[in-house]
Amino acid sequence: MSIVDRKERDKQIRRNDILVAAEKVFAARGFHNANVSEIAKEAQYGTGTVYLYFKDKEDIYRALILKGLDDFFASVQERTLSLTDPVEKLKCFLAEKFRFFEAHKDFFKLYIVENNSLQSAFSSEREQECMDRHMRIFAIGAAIFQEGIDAGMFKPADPKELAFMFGGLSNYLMMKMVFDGSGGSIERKTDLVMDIFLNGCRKVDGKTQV
Amino acid sequence: MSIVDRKERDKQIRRNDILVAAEKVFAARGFHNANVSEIAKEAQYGTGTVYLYFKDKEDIYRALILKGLDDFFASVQERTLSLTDPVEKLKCFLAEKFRFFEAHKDFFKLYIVENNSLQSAFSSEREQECMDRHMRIFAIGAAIFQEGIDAGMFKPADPKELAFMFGGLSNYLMMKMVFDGSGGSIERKTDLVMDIFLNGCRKVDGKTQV
DNA sequence: TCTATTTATGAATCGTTATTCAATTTCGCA
DNA sequence: TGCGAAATTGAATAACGATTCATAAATAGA
Repeated sequence: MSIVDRKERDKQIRRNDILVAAEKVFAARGFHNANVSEIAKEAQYGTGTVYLYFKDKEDIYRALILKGLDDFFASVQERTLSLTDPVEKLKCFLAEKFRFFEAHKDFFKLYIVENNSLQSAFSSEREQECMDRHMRIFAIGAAIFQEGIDAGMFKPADPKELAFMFGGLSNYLMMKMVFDGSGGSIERKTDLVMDIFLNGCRKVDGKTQV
Repeated sequence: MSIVDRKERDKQIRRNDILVAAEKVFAARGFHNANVSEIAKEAQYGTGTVYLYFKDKEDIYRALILKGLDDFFASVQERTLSLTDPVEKLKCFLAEKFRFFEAHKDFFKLYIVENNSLQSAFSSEREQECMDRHMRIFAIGAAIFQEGIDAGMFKPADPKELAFMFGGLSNYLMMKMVFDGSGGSIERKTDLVMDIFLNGCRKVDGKTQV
C-alpha cells in the first residue's frame, strides 16, 4: 500500500506544482498569451509532462479556478458560520474576501479579470463546476442579506441584487488595491465598504438628510 | 473638391462598416477567438480590405473602444453640464450610463468584460488614448463626489475611491442586466443604485439604526 | 473609350503554439 | 544487478489565423 500511496501523493504534488506555476504564468501574461511550455518550464517539468496531469490548457485553467474557489469558500464558511448577526456576518465575509484575495493576488487577477472573457469561449465539463462554486459563494452573500432583511435590519430588497452589487463594490476596491497597491489596510477597506453599503455616502446631519 | 470629399466620406463609411462588424464579432466571440476574416465577412469585405483601414487586429479593437468612450463621454457631458446639484448630477450620470450601455450592449461587453484582460498584453499608441478617455469619464464621477463633499452633502472621503466603488456597483448591476436581462427599467436600476450608494441598505427606523 | 491610379481581393505565407509521440529515463521488484 | 512497467521528455506535428501581396476590379481624368 505504502508504495501506491506514495505514488498517488507524488502525483498530487506534481499536479500541484504545475498549478502553482500556471497560476503565476496565467496571472502575469493572461490566458491566451501564456503558453503551456512556459508553464512547464516554470514548474520545472517537460512540456509533455503537463499533459500527463491535465487534458489541455483550458483544463489547467479550470482546475486553478476550481481550487481557488474551493479554498475561498472553505475559509469564508469556516469564519462566518459561528456568527449570527447579519451585519457581523457581512463584515466577516468581506474581511475574509479582502484577506484571501490580498494573499492570492494572482488568483484574483485570473478570477476577476480573465474569467469573464473566457466564459463565452469555453464550455467544458469543468466550466459547470466552476460556475457551481461561484454560485455557492454568491449564495453565502445573498443568504446574509436575506437574513438581514428578514430581521428587519436591511431595507426590503432583492437579496440577490444586493449581493451582486455588494460584490461589485468590493471587487472594484480590490482591483484598485491589486493594481496600484492603494486602499490601505484590510481593516480600513472593510470598514469603508461596510459603511458605504450599509449607510451610504450621504452625510446625515440636519438639512442634507432626505 | 467634391470628388476628394466623396472619397474621404466613402472611406469613413467603409471604416465604420468594419467597426460595426467588429463590435458584433468581438462581443460575440471575444477578442482572441474572433478572427479578422470573420470581421471582414460580417462587414461584407475581403480580408485584405480590413488592413487598408486598420493597422492590425488590435487597432480595430482600440478604435472601437475609443469611439465608444468618446460617444459616452459626449452624451454624459452634455446632459450633466447644465445641472448644479451633485445628487442630481450623479443620478443623471448614472441614468445616462445605464441608457448608453443598454443601447450598446456589445460595447459594454467589450469594454467591461474584455478590456481588463487585454490591458496587460497590449501597449500600442492607442492604448494610451483609450486610457485617457477612460480617465476623463472617471474624472466626471470623481468631480461630482468632490462637489458633494465640498457642499457638505456627502461624507468626507476620497472622491476617487467613491467614484471607483460607485462605478463598480453600477457595472455589476449592469452586467447582471446585460447577461440575464434582469434588473427592470433604467429608472428602477438608477434609483436602486442611487439609494444604496447614497443611503445604504440599512433600515433606518428606531432600534436597528446605529 | 482608353490608360493610369487607386482600391479590393482572398489565396498563400509565415509565425505561433497546443498537442502528440517515439525515444529515454526512472522506478519497483525479484 | 537486470527486467518490464511507468513516467518523463522535448522535438516533431498539425492546426490555426494574422498579415501580406500578386492579381483583378473599379474609378478618374483625358
